[in-house]
Amino acid sequence: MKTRDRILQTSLQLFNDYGEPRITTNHIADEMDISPGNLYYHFRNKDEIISLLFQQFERQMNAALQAPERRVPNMEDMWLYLHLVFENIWEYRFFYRDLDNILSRNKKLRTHFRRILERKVNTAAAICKGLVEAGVMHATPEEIAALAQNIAVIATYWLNFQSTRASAARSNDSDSNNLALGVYQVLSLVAPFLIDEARELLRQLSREYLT
Amino acid sequence: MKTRDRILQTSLQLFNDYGEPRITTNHIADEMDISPGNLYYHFRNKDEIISLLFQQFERQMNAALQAPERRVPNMEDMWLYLHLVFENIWEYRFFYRDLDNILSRNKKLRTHFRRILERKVNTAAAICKGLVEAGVMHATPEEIAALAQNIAVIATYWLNFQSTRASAARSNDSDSNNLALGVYQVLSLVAPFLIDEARELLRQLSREYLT
DNA sequence: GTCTATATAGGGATAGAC
DNA sequence: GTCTATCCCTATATAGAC
Repeated sequence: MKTRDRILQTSLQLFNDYGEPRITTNHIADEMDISPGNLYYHFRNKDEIISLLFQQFERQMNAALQAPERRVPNMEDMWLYLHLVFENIWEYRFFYRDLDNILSRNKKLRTHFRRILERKVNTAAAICKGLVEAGVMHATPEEIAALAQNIAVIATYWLNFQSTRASAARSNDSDSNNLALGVYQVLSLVAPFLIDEARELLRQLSREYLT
Repeated sequence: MKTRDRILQTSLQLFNDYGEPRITTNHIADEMDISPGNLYYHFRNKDEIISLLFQQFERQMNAALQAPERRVPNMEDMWLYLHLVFENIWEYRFFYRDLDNILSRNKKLRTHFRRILERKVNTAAAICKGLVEAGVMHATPEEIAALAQNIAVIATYWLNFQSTRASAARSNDSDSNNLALGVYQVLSLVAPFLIDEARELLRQLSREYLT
């Protein structure tokens, strides 16, 4: 594996584990057993590392958000789809942990991240509209507008909320369950607008996927 | 006004405007036209300033969260009550902007903030339960559990979400409206579980308070 | 590509005079 | 209570040898 890629990989792991602000370029070099000078041969500065990681994240997130835009999804589609979104956030969670801080240092990142948020809201609204038209959901346009925003907020901050709320140290065990919990929380936003059969389906899914 | 209080006041303002990580003790002293040494006469370190500000915040927030625990509130009670919570968060928003970062440096703060989150969830659940018993709301215990958590997430992160999402610089104008918007978003979580009259009341309130 | 050595800058914090 | 001067430390980043 090329040094450049190892730097990215190591940075991502350290950022996720300890938070981006606390991890210096020296820490990254130390962890890899290379010299700080070597790191700066591969990257102009720390910001370039972060930007590269963001590009990876953005690519994956766009792919994830694209999937359901074609057809009206059923409940299980939505569950799996949301899980993909949460997995993505989890993989690059350092970003969400210090969102304001990181975005305030890089205008391009700010713009791109904003675009992702917009897309989240719009995708959520589009899906809801599709469900209404398919007769699976009952909601006014105003209700859908508010709902779509709430979906985006929960999908964006759920993992933050959980890690702040959790008292124990971040155990690997609770992680995967937290993702499923996030999916459940988002779908429980939608549930009250659904017809009975769809609601029953959701109940089954949560029994199946939630440990 | 005593220097000590001016330090707290100035710190709060600078933290809110630029983010706590970017504001050094020197910045604070500069802004006040006092020397860094003087600042350190009044506070052992930056962390002590933050802790004091947190105490102020915690006191106000506890007062705000206490109010509705006595009796079942009507819709307008809830609107005003939520607005108080949002005002509080807004006043100490620097805290929410770099939550993980700040809490990771101070164990006591972490504990206390966690307590506030717990209380938010519990208060929300208690209110919902009261509404169900009063016959204004229809929801199962499982629905209430999920709903209470979603309420807490939106109430905690809505302002973050809005400021990240907004493209323009933080204008003073949009602020107060954002608070009302947050209240609306939270109440729109509850709305689908309410009986028709209560829902209609909410619609009226949002027309009244939302510009 | 990688290393060692080092420059530069800034933040946190203290000592001691006034 | 307040100031000036200063120390220590750490982080980013570069220069130049190998």
